[in-house]
Amino acid sequence: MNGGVRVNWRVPRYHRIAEVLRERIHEGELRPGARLDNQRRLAKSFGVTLMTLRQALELLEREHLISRRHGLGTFVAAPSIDYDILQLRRFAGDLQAKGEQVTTRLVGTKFALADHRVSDALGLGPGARVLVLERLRLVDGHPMSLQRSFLPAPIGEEVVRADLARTPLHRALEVRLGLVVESARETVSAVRLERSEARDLSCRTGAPAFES
Amino acid sequence: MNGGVRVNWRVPRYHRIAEVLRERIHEGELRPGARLDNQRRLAKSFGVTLMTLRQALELLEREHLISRRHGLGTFVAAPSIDYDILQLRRFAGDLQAKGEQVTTRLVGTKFALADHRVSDALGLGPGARVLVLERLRLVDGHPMSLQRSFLPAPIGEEVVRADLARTPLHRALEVRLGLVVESARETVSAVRLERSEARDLSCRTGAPAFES
DNA sequence: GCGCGGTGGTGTTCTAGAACACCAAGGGGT
DNA sequence: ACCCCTTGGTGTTCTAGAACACCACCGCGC
Repeated sequence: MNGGVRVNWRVPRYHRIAEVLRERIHEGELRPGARLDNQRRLAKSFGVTLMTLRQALELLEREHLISRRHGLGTFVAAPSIDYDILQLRRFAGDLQAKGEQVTTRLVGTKFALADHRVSDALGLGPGARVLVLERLRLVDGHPMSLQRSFLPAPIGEEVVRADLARTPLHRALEVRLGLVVESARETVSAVRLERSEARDLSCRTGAPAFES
Repeated sequence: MNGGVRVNWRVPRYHRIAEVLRERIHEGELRPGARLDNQRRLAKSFGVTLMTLRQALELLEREHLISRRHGLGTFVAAPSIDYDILQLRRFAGDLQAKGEQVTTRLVGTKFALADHRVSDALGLGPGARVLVLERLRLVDGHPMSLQRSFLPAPIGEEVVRADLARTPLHRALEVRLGLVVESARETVSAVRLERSEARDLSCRTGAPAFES
């Protein structure tokens, strides 16, 4: 019975819950770094199931508003400045939801020397080699923005290799069984996985990456 | 009863299901535009619940591999070239799931004149004005890539305006300040600011000490 | 003092349904 | 001929738990 009260007011319940939490965060009632209440308790306080509450939290996490940590709790995310810019993604997501086709096209990759601004930002020495990725963002087939990403050369090579291994119509089976995985582990883990054991990456390894 | 079969093979069930479907798509068994089987039937064929299957589909949808349409079905997404590049997102997601902090920091925004490569890609006339966004991608506090986005000026203005309008009140000042400072080109201020904030909160905000 | 293992609290995965919402298409009524 | 509106198929939201995995911390034994 789904809760005697038919609350079905056009918007899914978990959306509304997310909205309330968003509100609390924006209002300052929940400050950055603060830990939210227990998931179970929250669920009860909203009068929903754990699953439903979790869906709400998922929304918020996708917006980078909160961060859930297994065994620790759910925290209000850092107030980082880029926060507003991340909204851009949400914007894109909204478009997509509206039926607009948001696509990305890779228009070029090359290795080049980093200019000082790039090498500064990445903490590299002057004149370091970087991989430059250029991607074109299209909305409904209409170019919207051009994105240029700079990755340190060692990492860039790793990325390229991983991509090339996957691009041919070859069997992804090998990939899955770990050939690529192994090679990725040694080079990359040095950079990034100092703390967490690399052995746990058995399913998919991470080439170091970014999202966008 | 959690399924008489030992479920716990290190990787969540829905991850493995997603992997299988990914495989099928990559292999060409499921071609772009094709409709997947019924969710309920798929669930049954994998021997899981609808909810579990849906979690798998959710992963795939977030990777833009499939597209679900209410009342219609689930379809394999377009075959675009950037496909392999989008894989990067998947890696990023996994990293994040593994506890690595993937963060983004806005290090600069300014209006500038497009060079010919940019204006070509965006289909603008020569010397058009564009908004340049610079974002730094960090994995576990470690700079991983620098991303530079170019948006046509009219769109850029809209984005900036929307962001300012949406920014929480008590942050608005700092952000705006950051943007202004940006146009005078200084990335360090932004960095310092977040660092001090992090210390203020005495919590790990994903912005560890950082030279720049 | 130092480490190791238990313990309690927290997020995560999963089950087995039930009810709802959305869409295309076909059948009747006008 | 045209339009409504019912029907069947599909994705979506939600329930009420149970079992699991992860982490910090505390106390016991050495």
